[in-house]
Amino acid sequence: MNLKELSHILGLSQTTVSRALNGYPEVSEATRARVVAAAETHNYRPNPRAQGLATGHSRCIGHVISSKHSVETVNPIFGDFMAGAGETYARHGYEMLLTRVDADGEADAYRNLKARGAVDGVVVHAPCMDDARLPVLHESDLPFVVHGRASGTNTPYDWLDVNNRRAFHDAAQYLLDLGHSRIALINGHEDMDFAMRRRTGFDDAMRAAGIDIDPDLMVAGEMTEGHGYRNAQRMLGHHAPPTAFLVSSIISALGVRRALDARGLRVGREVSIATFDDCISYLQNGADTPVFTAARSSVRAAGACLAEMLIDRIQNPDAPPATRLWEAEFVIGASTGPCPG
Amino acid sequence: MNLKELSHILGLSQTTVSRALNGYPEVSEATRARVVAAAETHNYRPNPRAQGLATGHSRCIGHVISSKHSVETVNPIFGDFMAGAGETYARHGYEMLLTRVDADGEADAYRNLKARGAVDGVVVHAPCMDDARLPVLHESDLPFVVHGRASGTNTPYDWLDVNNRRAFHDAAQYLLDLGHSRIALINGHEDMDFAMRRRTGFDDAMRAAGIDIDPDLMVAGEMTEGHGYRNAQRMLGHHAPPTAFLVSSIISALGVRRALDARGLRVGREVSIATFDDCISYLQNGADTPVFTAARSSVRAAGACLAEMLIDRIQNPDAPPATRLWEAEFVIGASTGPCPG
DNA sequence: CAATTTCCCCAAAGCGCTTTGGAATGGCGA
DNA sequence: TCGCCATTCCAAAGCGCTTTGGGGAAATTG
Repeated sequence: MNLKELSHILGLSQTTVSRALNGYPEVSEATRARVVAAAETHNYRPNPRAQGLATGHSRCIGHVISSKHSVETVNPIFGDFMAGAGETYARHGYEMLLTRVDADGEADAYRNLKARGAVDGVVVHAPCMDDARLPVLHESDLPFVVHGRASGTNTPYDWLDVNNRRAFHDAAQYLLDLGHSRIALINGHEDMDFAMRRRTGFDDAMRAAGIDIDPDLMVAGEMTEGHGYRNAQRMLGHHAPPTAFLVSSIISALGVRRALDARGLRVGREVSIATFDDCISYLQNGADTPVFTAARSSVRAAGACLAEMLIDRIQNPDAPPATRLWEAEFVIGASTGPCPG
Repeated sequence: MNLKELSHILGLSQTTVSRALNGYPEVSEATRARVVAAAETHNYRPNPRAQGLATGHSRCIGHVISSKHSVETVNPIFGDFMAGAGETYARHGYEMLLTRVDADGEADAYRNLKARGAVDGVVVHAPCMDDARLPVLHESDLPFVVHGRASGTNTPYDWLDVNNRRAFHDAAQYLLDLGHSRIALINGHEDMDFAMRRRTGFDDAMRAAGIDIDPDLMVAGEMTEGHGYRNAQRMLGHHAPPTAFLVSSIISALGVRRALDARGLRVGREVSIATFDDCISYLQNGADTPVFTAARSSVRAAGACLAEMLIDRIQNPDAPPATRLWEAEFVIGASTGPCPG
């Protein structure tokens, strides 16, 4: 069923039917009702490609997911982010278009999306320092928002970020206040902007406390469970093992806990763990009594908010740049305790 | 840059340029080379909507993700499945269109997708018994493949499934052979087809061993970490607690392990855990020495294979239905041991 | 009653591509 | 020199929608 057929059935012109359906005032309420009813009974849906061709919009948002650090590993926060964003999109009548690209294809992918007019806007994930994607997006004037920030880019843009520096500063400070001084940092890849900021927060707190940072107790990598486990194992075998871990992801924190278990060390007693918690839905960190002491911020909420920001930007391309800096909530759980000895 | 402009620059007709770009034989190799070069330098990309309008294809695959059991929780296997499928799509020049819908909107969403011609095919996730989506898809003749199977549907269709019944039968048998008889089952929602099959496999093994199944030791629900934890906690408080757990997801198994830790029970000693492992990338179950004894099957590989199947189906709508039944690999890890006492 | 205004509605021109049904061009043999 | 194929290209008709630029009829005004 298409517009032509439907308007023929109704004995109206395509113009009138189209206008009736799209809420234009030039059509009487009586005919509008008639048209809407007919569209319903004949199960008519405008063809989005034709619609897009005519209007120049696609009502689609692009997300390009790359396998930058690893083709194997998918980002655990991906699902929750998309769930949050997807809801907002749906509410505004947008859909999402996913494109998978290899390591270096991201900038190209955006160029493509733009050249083909496949999407009305894109969201940029996991920015790194001097991110190559932002210049591409800027010059292509494809509307975009960034999840995180990219240090080193001076043209303003829309972003939403968690105050990662402060979150890790405060978490480290909390551990310091408990008397820990051998604190290990298990971070994400430090070419990612957020990881770099967390590192800075950690460094600042340690330096302010007058503690030398032991490079053996710092590691950056893919935030998997195995990454947490292997590095915690290694560090615990150190001649002066850490008494506390600060971890960049609850997934890796699970690995750290497993390493402690394997060595018979009790979490929150012999060794403490604090972590960043993205509030991944299937890994709830205990709403009432948190398992892990954590700085938490919902990635799902971030997805929803960024989607909203992007839609605003699309509707209003000349508005001043919007930025949000969210503070993580610090919750104290059972995984931390005073430094023993 | 569009076809018209490009062909004007080249001094050729749109027909010729289009044909040159699409590899039709009616154009000389000399002009083809010229056209391709010009397209490259002018960064020309055909507009997919116009292309779609003209051809009737969208080169898009639809995935509709619903919040059936919970608006809050996203399926942890989602990311890896999409990564696998996405790669295959990309290789074949397809993109993916995600649509989020509420609980009961799925069938409608498919109808929409079809009526609007937004996608060339869809993949159906998490089928349940007598799934309402399959009839809708059948009558709409939108190409589709199913991840899993839907008991109660008799019209044939393309599917890929793991032999869940056997996987859980064998896992239960393994625990029985270790001497366990108080075996708890922590399952996914049992209106989902796969969960029902796992349940059947478990039941069969237990019955064959002549063991009565204690309803107190069986639970079905959202496969979160918390679900595993809470139910394990409850069961361990039972007057005759289980000595082994069979769990439907490694995520929930993590929760079970936490419950054991909390009670000072050693995993694989006092209490055993066996689980299904979807090979989620960031939760590797130890490639060399598995942490959990598990029946494992890569959801990412499933995504890739289903994508391939769907593309085949789109290209060849009248081919006989294709079905794949994968056997899970059973790996023995450190989480199981002989029944104590 | 004629002249406006208001209300509804329509024909037709695109949007950027593919594809059908020719039509030129040039090379070849006769 | 002419006619006949291949070869190579083109004009134009869609695909299904939106939107411009009217236009006719009923309602309102002087």
